[in-house]
Amino acid sequence: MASIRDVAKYASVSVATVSRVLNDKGYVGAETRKKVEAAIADLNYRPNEVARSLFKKQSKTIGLILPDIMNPFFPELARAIEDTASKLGYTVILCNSDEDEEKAQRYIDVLLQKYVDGIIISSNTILEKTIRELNIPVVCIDREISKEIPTIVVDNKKGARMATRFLKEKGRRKIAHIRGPMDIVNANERCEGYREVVSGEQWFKESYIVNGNYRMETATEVVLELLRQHPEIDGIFAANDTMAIGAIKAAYQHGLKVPEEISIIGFDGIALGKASIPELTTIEQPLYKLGQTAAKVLIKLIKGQDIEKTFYQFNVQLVERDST
Amino acid sequence: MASIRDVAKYASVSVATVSRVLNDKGYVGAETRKKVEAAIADLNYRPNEVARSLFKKQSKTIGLILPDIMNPFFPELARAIEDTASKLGYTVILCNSDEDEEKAQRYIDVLLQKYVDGIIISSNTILEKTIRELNIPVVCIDREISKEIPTIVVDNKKGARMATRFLKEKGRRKIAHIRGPMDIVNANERCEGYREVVSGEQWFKESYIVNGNYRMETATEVVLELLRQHPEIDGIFAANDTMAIGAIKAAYQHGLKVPEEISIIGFDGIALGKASIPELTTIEQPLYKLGQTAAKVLIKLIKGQDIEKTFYQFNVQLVERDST
DNA sequence: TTGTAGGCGTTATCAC
DNA sequence: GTGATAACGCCTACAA
Repeated sequence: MASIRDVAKYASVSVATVSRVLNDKGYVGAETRKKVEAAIADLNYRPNEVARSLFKKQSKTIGLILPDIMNPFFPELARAIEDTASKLGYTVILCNSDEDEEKAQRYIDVLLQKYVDGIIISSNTILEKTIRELNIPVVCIDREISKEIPTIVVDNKKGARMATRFLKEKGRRKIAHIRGPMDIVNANERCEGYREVVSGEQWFKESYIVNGNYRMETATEVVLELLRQHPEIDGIFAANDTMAIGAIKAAYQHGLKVPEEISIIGFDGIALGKASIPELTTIEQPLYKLGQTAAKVLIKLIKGQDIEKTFYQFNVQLVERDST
Repeated sequence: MASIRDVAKYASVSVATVSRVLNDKGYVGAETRKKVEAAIADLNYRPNEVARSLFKKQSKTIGLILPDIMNPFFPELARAIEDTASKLGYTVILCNSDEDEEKAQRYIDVLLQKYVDGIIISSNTILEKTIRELNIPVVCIDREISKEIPTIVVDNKKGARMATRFLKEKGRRKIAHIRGPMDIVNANERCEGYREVVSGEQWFKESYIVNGNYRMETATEVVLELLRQHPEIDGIFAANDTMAIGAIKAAYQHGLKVPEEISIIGFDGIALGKASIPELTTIEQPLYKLGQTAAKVLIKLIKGQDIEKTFYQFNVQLVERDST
């Protein structure tokens, strides 16, 4: 690959001049500029980003730390982030933390060594302090760590309320909830939203809330047991779509028809919900928008621009399909 | 962040010495080594990868160009690649090409500028010539471009034969095929495999092969039409799982019970197949293994090591679930 | 308007 | 064994 020196020689100017036309900085005579541009074209020269990074101490690269790209919730986020970053001239490094703080920390170290300009992370294990000490912009997506750190999330509680109320409106009278992991903020918020709607009802029992881990298989088991214990249940609000599908399976296995005998609603709006039969009614998050915003906010921060706020909370939307 | 110079000063040695202990190269006295190591620890020094890259002309980074990470086929591949790369000390940059050659080319340019050490790509549009001119190792995954370029794929034709035969063994007598895009090698191979099994049958008609584009919605439409035209059909082999699920939907809409009245089998073995009801019978690819191999082979190539072969073809496996 | 030169943090080649 | 020092390719004072 040709270097700036080659271009300079070819155009019979100094490297400084080439650099100037490259970056559109400082004075360059019209004639000279033309010569240089011709040289660049002739030599098919592309500036070496690594050398640039070394000098500028930034790399036009951002790190994206997700629990696991195989979890169907994350690809759309990742896609939106990559799209947006790419449009703005940034490249994204993908990291899978498996919810493991140590692993996340290792990735962060590597990213720092590579001079990434910023990081987008979805994690509940990482600490605010750790992030602060990074000295580069960080934005959190989907999981909130602290109000101090720019965060992109959705109104989980409201969504949960919408889901639960919707089940009630559909005439369901004994509504259960499969909640997500205790250590994930959004799972708690969704559970809280459910509670707000049902706690006043006299039919409500604590045992209508069962623990899931956001995964399908576990949800199936847990719901099967729930239905055995409480055959009166006629509605389920699952804290995410994956578990909702697990719940549908359980309902079938229990011999219940969905939606005739039991209604099931999920949360997230992932593509999977359209693949199930019946298709899943859900509280849809604007996933692409979330990812896009995360990338935009992060890059603003990188460029030292002001951001309007530090907490971006998007609205969710009820999408009625065939499971309710 | 502390630099090698800071460490040198702190340990009262030269940067050369620090570099030596860092890289375990050249002679370093036991005493000196200890001093340096202490300094490194005290200053919490981590070598700057960018500077290293500049000097070495490699970045310990690989590029991963996929059509679209939102396509449920790719996350598992991406995950395997990232896992493996990470274990071997490499970082991966994610790129979504949308099957667009220009876009892929732009990504390649950027990756080159960033000195990536190699690229893993899944594409049918890119040309062998283009890849050759890159002068860095490239391996193809899932889509074969040329026998000259290291390629990781699966025995598509065999898998297709297995699928079709399986349907026959299940007593199905009128078996249709939804094929994938014409310009994708694996789609043609799968279609070919189907053909090999059915072409001898007297019931076989050309119109039993319909065109899909590997997407669910299109598959549903296409299968609906197919069933209208040919109500005798009692088995469908879809060229991928996503279309198979679309086919299941179509069958339901047409009033057919799966698997009682019609059997449906897919190809790929993606997680989606376990989310559908009934769960999908499929020809499973060892996706993780494929990704892992791609990463391993690429890194071997990067290190200048020999690879055993240039064409890695893995076996597929029939996974019987509830749709057949 | 253009060129010279120093430095970004490392590594590797020499001397010593 | 250890230490200067010249690259790697680029950018930006500062001179000219």
